[in-house]
Amino acid sequence: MENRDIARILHETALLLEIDGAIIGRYRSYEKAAELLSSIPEHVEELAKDRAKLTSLPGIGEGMAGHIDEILATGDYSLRKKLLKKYPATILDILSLQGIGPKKVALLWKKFKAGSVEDVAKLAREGKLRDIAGFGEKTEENILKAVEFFQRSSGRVRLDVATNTAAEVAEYIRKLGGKIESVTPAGSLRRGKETIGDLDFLVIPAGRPTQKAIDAIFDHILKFPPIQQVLAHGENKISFLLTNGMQVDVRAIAEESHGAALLYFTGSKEHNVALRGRANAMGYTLNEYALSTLKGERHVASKTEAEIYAKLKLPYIEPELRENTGEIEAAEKGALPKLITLDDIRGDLQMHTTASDGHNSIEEMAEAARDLGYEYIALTDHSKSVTVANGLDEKRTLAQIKKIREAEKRVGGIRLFASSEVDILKDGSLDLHDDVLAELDIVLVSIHSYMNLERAEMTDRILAAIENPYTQILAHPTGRLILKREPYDYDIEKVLDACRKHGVVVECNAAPERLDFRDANLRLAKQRGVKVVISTDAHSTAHFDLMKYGVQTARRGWLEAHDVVNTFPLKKFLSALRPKPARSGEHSTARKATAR
DNA sequence: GCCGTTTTCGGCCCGACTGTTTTCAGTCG
Repeated sequence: MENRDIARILHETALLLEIDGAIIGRYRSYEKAAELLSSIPEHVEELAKDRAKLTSLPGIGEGMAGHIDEILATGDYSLRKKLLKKYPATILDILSLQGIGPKKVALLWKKFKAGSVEDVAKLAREGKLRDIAGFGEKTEENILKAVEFFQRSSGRVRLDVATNTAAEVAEYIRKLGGKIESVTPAGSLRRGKETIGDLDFLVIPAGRPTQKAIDAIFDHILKFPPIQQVLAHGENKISFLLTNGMQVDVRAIAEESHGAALLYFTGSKEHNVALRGRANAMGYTLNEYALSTLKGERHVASKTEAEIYAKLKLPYIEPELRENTGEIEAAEKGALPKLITLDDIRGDLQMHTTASDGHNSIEEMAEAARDLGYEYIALTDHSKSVTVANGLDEKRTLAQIKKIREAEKRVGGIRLFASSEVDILKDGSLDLHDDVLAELDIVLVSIHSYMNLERAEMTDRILAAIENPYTQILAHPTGRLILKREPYDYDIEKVLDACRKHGVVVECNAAPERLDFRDANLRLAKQRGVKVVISTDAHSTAHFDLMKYGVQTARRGWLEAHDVVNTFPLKKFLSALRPKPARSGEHSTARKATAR
């Protein structure tokens, strides 16, 4: 059983307890246990073999340890099951409606036996909610809007959509010119999460902030044309919905609180809770205005994030690491990674040209890459099985290799690797003959068909592809499409071990609909000693810009420049790849790709 | 249900905003 499965059961128990009217501490203890289990790297199933180890975790006592044992033994938890006899499982969906929390859910259940979003929607439409104590016409209206949103989408958008929207909002806010000191995007966008729920902005008014100045700033922002609905408008916070469905929160904060506010609004919530806990233990309290002493109300630090971390006896923690998944412990030990940056990247190892499904020629891609300052790229058009993408068969691949060699001479100033994104067939064999694979400088492999094989068969298929002596890079390893398609089901740890054994590099595909491997898997790859390559999978020269999303995802996976092979200069990069098999009748060194 | 350089009992992170209320409960991040 995975940690997240146990955490989910405990989390649901906590919500059900809260709906059931349990005292605050009881459900909080379940909530805290769930948060802890989903954040620690150790496998709880292993830890639970030793009761002392389990109860040494903060927030896990004898009682909770017993519950965890029960979940591990039976796959479920009796208290959760008992509560689900009292309430339908769909009651938890109601909590995802904006403006509805456990107390209102409990009330709706008590009064109307409303146990699903549909039940609540019906009551709201019939006007039956407005007369309940604590509700009103406005609440009813808001519930209807929330139901519509719930039914329309999961409420999250991809990182690229959020990044672009945020850029537009920020640009509009900056039109205030001298009236503001700065505007900074925070939240999960700043942490580079693969999907974003809403956008958070921090605005620092220029000079001494008066309510009048803040009001003027908010008045300007609320005139942003794409605003569909204003959700909240207070003294120092506004919140609104854009026509594309994204929610935006803007907070005005005085300059002296910039660091505390940035820390607070960047999150994650879990990281913040952990920091506040640490602050309390050290005799401080932390909020969005400052780190202060618990008693004297004396401000200890507030202007920069680094200052606050320093007072908490921690080095600065990069936003991408702030998920409470061990970064605070690593910071304590001085063991934080020195994260990779976009400037470290020297090449791009997956892209397509007009030969298959790309929009630009070999030359156009090469020139654009050279202009970005790259030292090398690999041209990786699809192989023949991917017919929808006009994949290349053996003959066309050989011709493409020749064209790439000629283009390299013409373009100059950049090394072009003749490569191919070779399809992994259903049985794990590769889509091109060995003698053609032998002609390629780099062999990248990936799956584009039979994505729903059962776990064991899919694992064997990928292992077979890795064991193929020509395979050097495993591209978009899990095949997921964010918000659209689940990853392939296979044993990732087995695959990573095979990659290390055979010197196969795994890809972090930077295309924002993929980001594959994802952050957690990249971290796992690093732990298992597997090298990573970050590639854009560009289908046009414009897509080279997507590299930033791949780097951000790698940073979330705790990767440093030395973990990523396309940060290496040409010669070192080549020696980091799996050596090509010797061709029969030739010396083993003859076909090694060389740094020309 | 957990936990203690304030505590073995009495708290549980904390502040803003809304909508309801007429001083505050509920929700959110």
